[in-house]
Amino acid sequence: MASSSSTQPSSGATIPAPLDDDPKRQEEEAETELRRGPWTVDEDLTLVNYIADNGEGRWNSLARGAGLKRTGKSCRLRWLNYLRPDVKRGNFTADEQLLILDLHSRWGNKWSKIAQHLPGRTDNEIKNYWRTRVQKHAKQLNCDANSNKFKDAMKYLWMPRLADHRLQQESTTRDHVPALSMGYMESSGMVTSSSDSFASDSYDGGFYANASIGKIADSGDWMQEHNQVFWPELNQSCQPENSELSGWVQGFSEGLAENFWSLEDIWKMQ
DNA sequence: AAGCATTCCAACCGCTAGAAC
DNA sequence: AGTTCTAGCGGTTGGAATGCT
Repeated sequence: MASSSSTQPSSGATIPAPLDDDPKRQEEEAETELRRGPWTVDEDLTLVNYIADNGEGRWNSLARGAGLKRTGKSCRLRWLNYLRPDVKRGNFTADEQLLILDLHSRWGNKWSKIAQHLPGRTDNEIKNYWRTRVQKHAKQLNCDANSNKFKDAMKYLWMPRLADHRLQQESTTRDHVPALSMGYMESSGMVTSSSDSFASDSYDGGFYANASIGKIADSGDWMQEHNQVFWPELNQSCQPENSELSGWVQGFSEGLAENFWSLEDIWKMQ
């Protein structure tokens, strides 16, 4: 496609142009002037100021209008992933980590879709988190992050422990604020409330709304409800039915104990 | 202190869908 | 209806920062 090639560095032999006013040559010359790589403070300021005055969108013309020697694509990315005032920076909170695990188990690598439920977080950031943290652990376990084996590990071990740990922390630090921050649920329209939250493709946050209603003080109930809503196939117990998996999960737990996938590692990111 | 390895993340690339012409 | 342009998505990479020996 034309758009994607616009940022390509010129490679191979240069094509001699017979005429100076050859549009193709002019385009190539313009491309060679384009800057790539890290943005400078000046460029950031220019972009921010231009958007403040003119709004965002029409990125190619915006780049030209602002006098930036960048592609529109590059400007868009810089704005969305870094310069936007509502971009949240810093480590993911426990709530966010849980939500990412939850949503990824449901939607897979639909980063932008997942990002829609984490206000202030970008798809790029979530993708990076998944690749650097989650996939790393999958690798340590000698399995693929998208495999059922790994998903089971998340289901039976990581998520329950993460949730439990968070609840314990909350109970010691605060009275009892419902788990997943109501702020983001409200801002994303997630606090709605029916129980069958994941029946459809569009995630309404029902699980979290449920979790936060009254029962949060009891992590056992919370987890049970969590599993019923999220993985109904688990029935009442949070144990794998299949013996092979059971053995593997046992090994996984031992691995946890041996510290090769330490909760502290997960939590120290906060 | 120096060199090497690993981690993390900003930025890039290729591709696609949909809008505009 | 066909072509071009634009925005957006997911995958990948380069290099700075950090940790380790």
